Amino acid sequence: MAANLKTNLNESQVKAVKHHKGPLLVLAGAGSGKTRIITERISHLISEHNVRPSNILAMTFTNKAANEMKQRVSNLAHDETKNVWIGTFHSTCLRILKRDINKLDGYNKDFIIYDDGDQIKLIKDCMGRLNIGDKLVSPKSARAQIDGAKNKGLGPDSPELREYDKHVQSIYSLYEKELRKSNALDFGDLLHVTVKLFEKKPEVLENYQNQFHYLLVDEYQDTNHVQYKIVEMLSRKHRNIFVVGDDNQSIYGWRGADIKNILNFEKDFSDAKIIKLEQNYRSTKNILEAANKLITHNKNRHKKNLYTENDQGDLINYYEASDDKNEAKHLSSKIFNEIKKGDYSYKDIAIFFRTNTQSRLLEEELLRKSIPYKMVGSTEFYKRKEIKDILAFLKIIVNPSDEISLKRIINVPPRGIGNVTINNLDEIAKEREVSFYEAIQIALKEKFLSNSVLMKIERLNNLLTELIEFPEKDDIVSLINHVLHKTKYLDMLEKEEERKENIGEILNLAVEFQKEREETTLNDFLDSVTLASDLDKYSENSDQVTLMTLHSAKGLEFPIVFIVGMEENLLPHFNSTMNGQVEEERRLFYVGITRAKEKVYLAGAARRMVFGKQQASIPSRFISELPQELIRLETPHFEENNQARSARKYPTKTISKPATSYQNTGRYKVGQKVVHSAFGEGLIKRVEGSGDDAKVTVFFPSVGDKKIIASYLEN
DNA sequence: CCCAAGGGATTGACA
DNA sequence: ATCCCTTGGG
Ligand SMILES: Nc1ncnc2c1ncn2[C@@H]1O[C@H](COP(=O)(O)OP(=O)(O)OP(=O)(O)O)[C@@H](O)[C@H]1O
Repeated sequence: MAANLKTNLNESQVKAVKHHKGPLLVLAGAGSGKTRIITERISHLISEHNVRPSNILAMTFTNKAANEMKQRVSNLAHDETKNVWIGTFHSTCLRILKRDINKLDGYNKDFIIYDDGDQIKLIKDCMGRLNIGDKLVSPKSARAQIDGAKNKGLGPDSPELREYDKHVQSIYSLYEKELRKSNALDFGDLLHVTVKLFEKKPEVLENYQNQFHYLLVDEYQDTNHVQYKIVEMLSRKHRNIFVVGDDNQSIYGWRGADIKNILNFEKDFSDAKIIKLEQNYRSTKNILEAANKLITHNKNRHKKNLYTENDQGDLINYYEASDDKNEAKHLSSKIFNEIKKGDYSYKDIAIFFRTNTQSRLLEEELLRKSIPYKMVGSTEFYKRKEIKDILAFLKIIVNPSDEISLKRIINVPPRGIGNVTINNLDEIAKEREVSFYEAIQIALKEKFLSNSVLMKIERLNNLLTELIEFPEKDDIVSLINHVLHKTKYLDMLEKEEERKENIGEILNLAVEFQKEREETTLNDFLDSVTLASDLDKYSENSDQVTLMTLHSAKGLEFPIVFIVGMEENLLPHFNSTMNGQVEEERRLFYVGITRAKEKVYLAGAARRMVFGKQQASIPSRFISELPQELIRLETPHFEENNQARSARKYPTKTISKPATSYQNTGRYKVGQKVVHSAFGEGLIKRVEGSGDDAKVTVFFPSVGDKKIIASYLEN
């Protein structure tokens, strides 16, 4: 079977698949078969070179792509493929750490993973303790800088850190200490600590070097420094490092991805071979031509040929709706038409958007029209309060030192413990240098605090003990039921049916999780939940429309692709229009278009709800960068009450300035460039009032956001 | 010392 | 529209 498929590969593809030893880079455009080569090569190594599956490690970025790769490999090759290590960088590192982190001082393999929400909470805690107000450093910015440091392999004590803001330095220090105390790792740690482990314990590294004779990395253009480091270290011994990528599809700059990794591959791995692929097998001529034209607008780019022998295909459809609701309506009616014609089913259709919030309206519309859909790659579900609460209880059961989780549920359901008590307990913890959980025990034993407070704490402590001592913790379903029962959580929800359904959903997930594996541990369940690695698996083969962000769309393909929100300040996103990040936005759009095999529908809205307010918007500059003769512009049949639309044209190249009319408040508009004598050039984010007295919030690259009286601005 | 209500800020993407 | 934090009443 595998041989059969291989005959379909073109010459260069065969060369790549048959490549046996030494470093190799496949640098090629969208849809040229890079991912296919990875899977074929894995199968080839196993069947032709008798490589043991467990000697192969393949890594990608998103869960969806990793699951897809697993699927494709197991379709190609024999039963053993289960033992090939295929996963995201994060899940691979997690697996390594679960095995070996104990060898590193100060770490323990029962650690739990903090997601971004937990991270922010902890950072706020630390800032409170350090008396750093959130006007000095915003918690989000602190997090971004800490993540950035970890991505570069810098710990809180690294000398390079002196470059950082001194507040951020001290936050990082304390944050790190608190993570250790809670026996928790954040996402960045999964990678960063793995490198640390490899550096400090060469014997561990050697172990894995011996295991992984062959390394394959998909989407290599999006590796950041730590990820590069991991790849480089693991491949040092056998040097069989096989990476594929496309610099035009680099979309993770904000996560520290460094395009130089792929461009310097030849330098980093001496005697590396490079193979280029130029034929696209995925898309129609029109789609490919549109994408090719679009990407020429990026200055920073390596020229690539990409052609296809596929049919000419349809034009690119573009629809300008009067507002976001009508955009959604348009989309559902197009979906309806495509299905009605009978050539496609729901699973052939995908809808992409730039920001997660856009999905809500789309979902409502699809629900209304009874179009089956699934959200992919969204962690929204796990961010819900009721879910986080239940998970917090579970995390405490695994790991009572988990301070963030404990503080989360300390008064859930309400038991009369508030901030003051929490602060008092914090004090005890600090003085005795113990965990927050132990501070509770101490307070009880030594009768600190007032009697009424002690009684409440005691009740909490008894509850926790009952949970922790539950005999069958690894039977996750019973454990969750036990938690629900003991905490009376559902009573608290009363009539909140949606929340109750969500609790039912987490129980379902636990059931599925257990059904799928012979042995389960609570901790594995929690990890899988935090990494969201299982989230999309269960609905994989059902006939549903797929909804996802442009970022999660990378590496996938669909016969029909919808991209919505084609507006300035949304795509390209507002925050990107400052510092040369527009090219990354363009690549993001490029990724979106090139997912399509046969049809592309683009849509945008003239008005859209932002922050609960209607805002006007103009079409994305990217629309005007497509070959206009390939666009079929569709306008609304029946016009609603919209003055905005009639006056609008989509921009041509002569209107190349960034969008200005986002929100109209006299002289100053959101999105407008302004100059301040002290802070330099900036971009207006918000306007309150009008005229020279208006207060405007301006983002300056030099100092961040500032609120300023408008008359102090020159424009 | 807790809690509900109200005001202000906020929403970029992934693991 | 929603989250989060502050505030004043209980
Ligand atoms: N030689 C070939 N003949 C026919 N179809 C092919 C050939 N090679 C690849 N394909 C098909 O082309 C499509 C794109 O392949 P694949 O997903 O591997 O591309 P890719 O280079 O990884 O794309 P991207 O970088 O855009 O994610 C797939 O449907 C694949 O099966």
